[in-house]
Amino acid sequence: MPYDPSAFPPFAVTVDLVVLTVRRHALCALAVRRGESPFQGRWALPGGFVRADEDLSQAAARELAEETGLRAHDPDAPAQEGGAHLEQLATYGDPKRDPRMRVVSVAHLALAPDLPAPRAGGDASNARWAPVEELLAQGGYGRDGEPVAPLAFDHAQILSDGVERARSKIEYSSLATAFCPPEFTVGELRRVYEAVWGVALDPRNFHRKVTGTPGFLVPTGGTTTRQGGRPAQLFRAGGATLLNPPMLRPEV
Amino acid sequence: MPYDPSAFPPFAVTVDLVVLTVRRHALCALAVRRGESPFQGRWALPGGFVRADEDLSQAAARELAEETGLRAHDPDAPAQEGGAHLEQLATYGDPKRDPRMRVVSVAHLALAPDLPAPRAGGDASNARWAPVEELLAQGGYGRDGEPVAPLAFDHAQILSDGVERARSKIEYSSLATAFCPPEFTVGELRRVYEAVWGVALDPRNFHRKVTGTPGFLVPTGGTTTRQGGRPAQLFRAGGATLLNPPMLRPEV
DNA sequence: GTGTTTATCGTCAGGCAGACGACTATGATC
DNA sequence: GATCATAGTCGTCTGCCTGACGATAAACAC
Repeated sequence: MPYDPSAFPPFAVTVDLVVLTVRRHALCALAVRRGESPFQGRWALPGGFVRADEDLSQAAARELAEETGLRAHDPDAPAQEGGAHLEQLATYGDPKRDPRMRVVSVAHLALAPDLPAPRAGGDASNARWAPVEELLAQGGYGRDGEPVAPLAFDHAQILSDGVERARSKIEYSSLATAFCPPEFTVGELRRVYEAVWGVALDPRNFHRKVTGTPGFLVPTGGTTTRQGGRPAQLFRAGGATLLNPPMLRPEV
Repeated sequence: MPYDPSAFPPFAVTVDLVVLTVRRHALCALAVRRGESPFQGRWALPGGFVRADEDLSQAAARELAEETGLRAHDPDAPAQEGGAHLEQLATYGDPKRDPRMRVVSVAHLALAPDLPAPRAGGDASNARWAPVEELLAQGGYGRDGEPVAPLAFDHAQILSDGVERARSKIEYSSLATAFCPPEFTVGELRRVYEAVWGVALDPRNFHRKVTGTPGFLVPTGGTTTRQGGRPAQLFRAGGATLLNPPMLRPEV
């Protein structure tokens, strides 16, 4: 049977990005304000159409660079300097998810260190880092008491899935280092875990665990007091990507 | 800016299925023979176009039913009788993955108990359960000594990703029961783990682990000797979906 | 009955995590 | 400069879980 273009319906394919970072002890996601209908004026995840000659991961990396200036790493490589971890998250294709047409969105998850203010096409008022708790508080109220409109399209679901992926993945991988600057202390890494999981961890047990896991952390020799208190050793991410045994998330 | 249909390139969207089962102590996948170009005569994963009014999970469930007669379960529900576990795996969209046109494939992973011979459009010679090891032996030789052509398209990659997902997911979830009939013994469940992981497990420690995990197994009261030896208790899958602590995969 | 197979219960030692005490080295404050 | 607050780092102890493996139980084949 020869190829028949009428045998399949045409779809638009987009990539949407869940870009997570840790700011001020809170897990935050990048949100952009929609300038056009539908959902005009509402907050949404950054994203865009996949181009005709582009792979999905290329499209995601391009969108990430356009929105944040970050370069993406290979998903299987350990976190390194000056870039973000980027991996495919899941694909969303409900026929009604976009009222204009049939759109299938391949969502990606990016993890980045704390960044300067975002730029969305150069217009800062149309992009921001917002605590995920706030973005997911459907119909609730933000930190400033203003009512918060839910995210556009099915982006609340996508963000929720991305956050859950990040929460579970830092358990058994060294991915939490993707939230840290190139050199970081054990305490800074612990605050990442605490922010992502929303729990408090025992500093002593955490220190024993991460320094005792071979290949997780490599001391650089330097120290810093940027967190106050006694000077802390600086580390880089080691070559290990999988933590065995995993970091245990406290119950409840 | 109004909606402009020319602003995005059209894609074909398909679902491809990695359907896994355990037969004769080996992890097997469903393969179908391609009847048309490209890759005519080669083995491939079952799949097809997503219809215009269909969600991705619906399309995957429809393809699964067409190929195997199985009904799909909700991915978050524990395994139950008469159906298969079905979940989204990943999406593959390399511009060159299909030489005819731009196709984005949303791969799904299905886990099923051992089934009767498959039916591919009623033609049994065009569908079979094959050990994944054999399907992934690129350019190697199958069990019968015949040379084996690699799977069509990027289906070897998709199958490989699906197998890895299954291998890791039975560690921390009760998903291994999806490979079992509605009632099964601890030994049968252990043989599932052994087939999927390709290792031997200690029957005594395995028994202690699975019977000691609350909500994993529920005794039905019956016994069976279908495996020979001393009669074994029969169990159903319990309500628990996550195993904590996980089942540990032996090193190396 | 004897041997084989599979299921099931027990024991023991080692490893790891949670709880928490103790000490150290900075900056901030009086 | 003494004191305090803040973080970081090292230890100890206890309990749980796992891996290794001995022992017993209940079926079937001969």
